[in-house]
Amino acid sequence: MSDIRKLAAMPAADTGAPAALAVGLTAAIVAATGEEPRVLVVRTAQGSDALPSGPLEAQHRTLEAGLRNWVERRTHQALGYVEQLYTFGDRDRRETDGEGAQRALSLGYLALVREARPTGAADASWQSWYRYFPWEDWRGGRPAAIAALEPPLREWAAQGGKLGQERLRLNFGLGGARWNEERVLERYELLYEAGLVPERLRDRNEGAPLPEAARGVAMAVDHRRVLATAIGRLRGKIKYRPVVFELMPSAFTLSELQRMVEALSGVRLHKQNFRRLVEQQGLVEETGDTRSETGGRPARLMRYRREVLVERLAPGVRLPAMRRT
Amino acid sequence: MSDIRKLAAMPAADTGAPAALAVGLTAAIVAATGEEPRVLVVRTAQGSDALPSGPLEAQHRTLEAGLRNWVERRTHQALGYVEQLYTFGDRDRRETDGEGAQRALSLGYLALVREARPTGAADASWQSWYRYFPWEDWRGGRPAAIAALEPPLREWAAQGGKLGQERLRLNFGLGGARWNEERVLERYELLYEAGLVPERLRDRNEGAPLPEAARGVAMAVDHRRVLATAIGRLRGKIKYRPVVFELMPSAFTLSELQRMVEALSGVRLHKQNFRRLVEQQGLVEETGDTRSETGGRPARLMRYRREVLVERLAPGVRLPAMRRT
DNA sequence: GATAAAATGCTCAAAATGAGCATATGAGTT
DNA sequence: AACTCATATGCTCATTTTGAGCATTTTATC
Repeated sequence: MSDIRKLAAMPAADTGAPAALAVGLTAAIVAATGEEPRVLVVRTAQGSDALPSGPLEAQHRTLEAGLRNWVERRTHQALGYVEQLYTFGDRDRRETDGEGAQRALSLGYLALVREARPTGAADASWQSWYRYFPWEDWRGGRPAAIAALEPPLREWAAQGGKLGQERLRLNFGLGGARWNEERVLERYELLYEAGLVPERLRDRNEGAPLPEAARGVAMAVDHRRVLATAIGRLRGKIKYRPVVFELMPSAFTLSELQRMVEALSGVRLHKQNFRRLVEQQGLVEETGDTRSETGGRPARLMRYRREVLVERLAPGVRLPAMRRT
Repeated sequence: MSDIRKLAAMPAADTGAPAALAVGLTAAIVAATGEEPRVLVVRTAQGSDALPSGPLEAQHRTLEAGLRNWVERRTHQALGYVEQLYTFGDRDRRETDGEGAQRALSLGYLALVREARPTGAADASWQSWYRYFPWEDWRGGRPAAIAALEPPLREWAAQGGKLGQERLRLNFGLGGARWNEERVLERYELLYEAGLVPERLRDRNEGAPLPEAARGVAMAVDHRRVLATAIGRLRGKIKYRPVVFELMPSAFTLSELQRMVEALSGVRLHKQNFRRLVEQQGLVEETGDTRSETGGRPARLMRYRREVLVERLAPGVRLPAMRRT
């Protein structure tokens, strides 16, 4: 019987009875206040930070509807934008290394809310996402975390030969390579492989050698991986879909918009070019008002032109080059 | 208790016992021979076309490893590239509209194989993906399927007001809007909403009004949706990751490479500009040989420069503008 | 009224892009 | 051997898009 024939013959070919698994949702709920992108974080019983997560409920027509309902029912936050990130199902996502560990699937979601309301609870809070990824914030120049991580990373890479070194160089912008703000997940995975994040050490019962300021705050299970995926996805998405506006108030100045984009992408942008792009793309229009509490010449207030969403299938805020100086 | 507190308090906050669901894999296994991108298709017991799919097995360390193993065990095809597409879990994916339908999750995967071996089986075969999406092939100019679909689409859009009409215009490149080859899924979803694909009619027990040449061949359950996702993802990916080479033989001419890209993206490209991009990006190098069976001046044979993968984190084949004429 | 701090306006060179003309080199034909 | 086809390959050119930075305007503050 041909190989392909076997394929055709397996139960696979029809839609009958797949395996039953434990399936959960994990949501990276993002807001931004002031200069910081924030993510909603809860405390686990074990005292570690975690993303809100829970079982998948069966009563909704679509997964996204289920996610929306699930979050909104509990937070009364209106989710502006929801996107499925990835389905994580690796065996090693268990907290303990127990052998008979049942495989659990986790559907990761990214959700954007316009304002980060005070939580009023000790066990749920909005945290800057750079708390978990200190090496991702280049707005103030090269982060100290990178400097701290560089030596152990290089040591690790040396064992990986030329390939490992190139991988390090390119992902972390070392040795002249330029920083690519979207490779958040790749960097986290590399750090994990290099044994430099607490999750890995935890998973192998080793001690943590690096200060938290360098390695970032750990999260339960694989939640930091989910968050890394969310950040990377969002950083990519703002360039070709107008999702930033889901995080902005209804009226804003161009500088505020720029600071939001900078906060999300973690890099500084060339101001005049940023404005040129945003304006010439017709993403925004003047409200007619100005805001004078800016410490300088008053800024025009803008609003998002909702029409563009359908008008041009939603182009995003293209980023001008990162400011070099 | 604050809303957020509730969120924190729910079982969700830890990783305990999520709901058990039926979970399956569905794979779009793509190869390309000659001028056609092909997908491996099996026949269901009911006689309809389907993608290979089966239950998720628990013994692998990662989902991707499981998928690779699963496919390779059955087809003995080496999967060059594997990518998780999306997790489909909508209620309406059931074939019959039965009420108590249990929710089934389906993890969609895209896999690329270098050659489409003859199947030798009547119930498994490599089919051009344009069989299922005749409106996606613009290589020979505007497809006849678009012309056939346009009147009923316009009729449908008229009921949706200005928004619906814009959506139609932009997704299908009507009225001067330019064709965007990546929006495969959006177009399929729109056709589904408009009731123009058999799946929708089947789901609502209605008859099919359009000829197959226009509406495309239907697939079981939501497999055409999975395939649409795969095509769209691949069409986007080849622009920024060198995945095309996973489908090419080890040595090829630039024209062959171009024809492959055109087959996948479904549009014709400007030849000289295509070469300029590929060459100046250093994606390929000459093998030194030439091939003279081209019917004209012999072409240099090229090979993919494997180094670029790590060297530059794998840029893709940027597409020059679609050929206008 | 000077000064500082932004916001806004404008210029310019370099790079990337979209099109198309011109030439080269084989196979098959006359 | 000259000629014709059919591609492959080389090169040019106008236009757009970027990346950078200088200059001017408009408030609040000293």
